[in-house]
Amino acid sequence: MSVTNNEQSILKLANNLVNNISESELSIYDEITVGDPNYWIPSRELELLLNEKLCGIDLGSYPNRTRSKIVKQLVCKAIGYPCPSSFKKTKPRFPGQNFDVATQKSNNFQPVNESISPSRRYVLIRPSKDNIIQKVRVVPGTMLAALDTTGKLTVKHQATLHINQNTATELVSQEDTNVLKPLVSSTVSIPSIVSPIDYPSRDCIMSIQTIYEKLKTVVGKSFNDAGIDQERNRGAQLHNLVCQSLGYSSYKDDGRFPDLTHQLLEVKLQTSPTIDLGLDVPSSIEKLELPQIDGVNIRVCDVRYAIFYGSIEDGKVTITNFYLTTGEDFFSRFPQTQGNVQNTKLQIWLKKDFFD
DNA sequence: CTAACCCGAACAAACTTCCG
DNA sequence: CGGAAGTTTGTTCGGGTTAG
Repeated sequence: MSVTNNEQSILKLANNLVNNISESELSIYDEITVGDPNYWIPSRELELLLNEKLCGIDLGSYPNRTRSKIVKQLVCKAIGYPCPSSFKKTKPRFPGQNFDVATQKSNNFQPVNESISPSRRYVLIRPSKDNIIQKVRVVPGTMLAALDTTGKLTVKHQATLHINQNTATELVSQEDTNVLKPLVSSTVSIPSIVSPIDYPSRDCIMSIQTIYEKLKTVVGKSFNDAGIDQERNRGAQLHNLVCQSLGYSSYKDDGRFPDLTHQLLEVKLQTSPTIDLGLDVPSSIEKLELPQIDGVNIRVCDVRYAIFYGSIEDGKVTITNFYLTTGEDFFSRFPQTQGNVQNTKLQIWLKKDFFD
């Protein structure tokens, strides 16, 4: 890649701005007027500067949130600001220069709990699969807003898992809900042709006690950690293990709720206390979009939730705890997160050639 | 068949409250 | 008042499904 003369002169100007900033007492939180000749870094200059200083850096293998912090520190350094010990939750994160930073291994850009601000700038950083920074783009909010064609917000709720150190397994609900109870059995065997994502049917639904007995055996088992930023794939491994333990001959997940539709069972892997719940609130009496069973509609609160807690050590996930509850009783054991209660995010698909 | 969509996966940083 | 403990928000990854 050759640097043109034009780019050279922009870079020179940009470096002057960086010098001005580092010689000032300014922090990233101090306001700068847009276009200020001494301190404001225009987008073109910002992009060139960040490409110049960040490309080639190995970000290492960290969880998303840690990597994000590392990148923000790198950005501070690159443009002459001191690194704060923590990055305040301001909007945007870099108020002085009016920009946000996102590192995107994938093309799915997801601002949480806020919409795209047209005048704000967005610094998007593309690392390679092995975490080497390849490219930095600085774009105005208007450009990202144009890519948001649907405005669809994804919703999630959360709860907290308090671990009781003394008990490895807990059956939170002694019985299924009144609606489900008549439909379950303690003597179910799964025909090899059925898939975990088939609709549930009469005589095929295990009682919550049966599920508890079968899934207890998962505690103590371990499997390979798919990678620090591979939560989805890691969860899938547990899901697979659960299917096996319940007697399914195949593993299948279509991303719908509940995971194991055929048993009205939702499975979660936790290695930290925050439980993410997606759109559905477990205690909700909303009907699931499933065929009725004996004329009965299954509701969200009838679904059974299997929560597994695991620890990660040298590349292996080991399951240490297991909890099983109905949706109805869920919040009695796992308190719902207060505050926003509901978090939303936009999901904006960057064009394939966005970073080219 | 491909691109777009969006659903869901789960963890750690940041913030708040509690306790000495 | 400072650190610990608890709570809440933010970060971003990947897969299945659907629209074109």
